[in-house]
Amino acid sequence: MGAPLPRDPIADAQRNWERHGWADVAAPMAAITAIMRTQQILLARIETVLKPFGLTFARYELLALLSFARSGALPMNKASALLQVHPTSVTNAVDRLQEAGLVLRSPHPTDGRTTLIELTSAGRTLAKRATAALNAEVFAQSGFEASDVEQLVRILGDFRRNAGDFDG
Amino acid sequence: MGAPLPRDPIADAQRNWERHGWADVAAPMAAITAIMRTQQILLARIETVLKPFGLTFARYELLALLSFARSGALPMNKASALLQVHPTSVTNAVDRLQEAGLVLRSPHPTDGRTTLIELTSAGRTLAKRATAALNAEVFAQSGFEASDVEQLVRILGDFRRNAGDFDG
DNA sequence: TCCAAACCCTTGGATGTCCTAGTATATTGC
DNA sequence: GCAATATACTAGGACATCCAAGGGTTTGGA
Repeated sequence: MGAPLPRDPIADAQRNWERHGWADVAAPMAAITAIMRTQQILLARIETVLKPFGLTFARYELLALLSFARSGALPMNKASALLQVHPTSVTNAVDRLQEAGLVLRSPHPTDGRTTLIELTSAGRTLAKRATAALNAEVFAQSGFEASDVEQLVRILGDFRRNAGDFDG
Repeated sequence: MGAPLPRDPIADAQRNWERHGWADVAAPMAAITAIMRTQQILLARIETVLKPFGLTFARYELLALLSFARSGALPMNKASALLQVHPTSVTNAVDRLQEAGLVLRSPHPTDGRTTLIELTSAGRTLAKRATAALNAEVFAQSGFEASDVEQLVRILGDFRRNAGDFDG
């Protein structure tokens, strides 16, 4: 997007917070703002890698989730819960993946309310290729030190558990 | 949204990566996925607090940025650079803030290409109140240990510098 | 048995982000 | 001094996310 700034805007914000008498929350503010910005940077990298495959991150996540399901199929509500996104977001993603021939909807054998999402052969192949690309071009060059990766996994894991994402 | 899951889906994904022979990138994958999810949780909290003020996070950020500018005004391209979002996103936010009477556009005194965004009195007041609410309801109860906040600020600061966000 | 409550998915609407392209104004270089 | 290039903002389009509401299916208690 643009050239590097001469100063870190988040560090500046932190100083502004301290200067206005909010020193007690300046650091958490900076940490949270940094998470927002980091997510934006990482998402942009991921989308760049996935674009040649005709995938977005949301669609890739669903495809990857299905590829790890033993049967290659999952109920939509299960996918929504595991991906932790709103059910309508799954509907949206499935619509587009289905148009692309990567997944298909099928009725649940015993529960008439439920729709199963099934990976097609093309979908399984594309998931493999896209995962390989992400591994090589994003995860293998994450830009985090190995020790920092450990820290992040622990800190954010604690946070997510605390936020009610999962029990444990 | 929903009830807590019985297991951490990101830890499961990490195990899946290891099981498929991608152990070398399993940890960074988990860290990056955790950042995505954490951002989602934090954004939802922030939007909940801002909703009563008629603000979204994007609009709040612009309002806050202006409130810290000495003159209470900034060129749009400057705001775009500091908030690190696309210029069209700033146009969008300014449109809505202007409709709400919180900011106004004015021509740059010497550069005819540039538009200045100015805080109105109402905008300055609302920025103060919204910031107080965020400080009390989000940043003061971030859910991160103080020592983890320090770690996050450092780790993500290193990452952002490395990603070209700023010099230093 | 049967109807109300709970659950599942989809549609429609509001927001935000980015990209591409187009218009207007400045700057640069010949 | 003037044309070519660069910069600033905006319009239109593609996507994703969420919420609110609606229609169909199951479940469970009276």
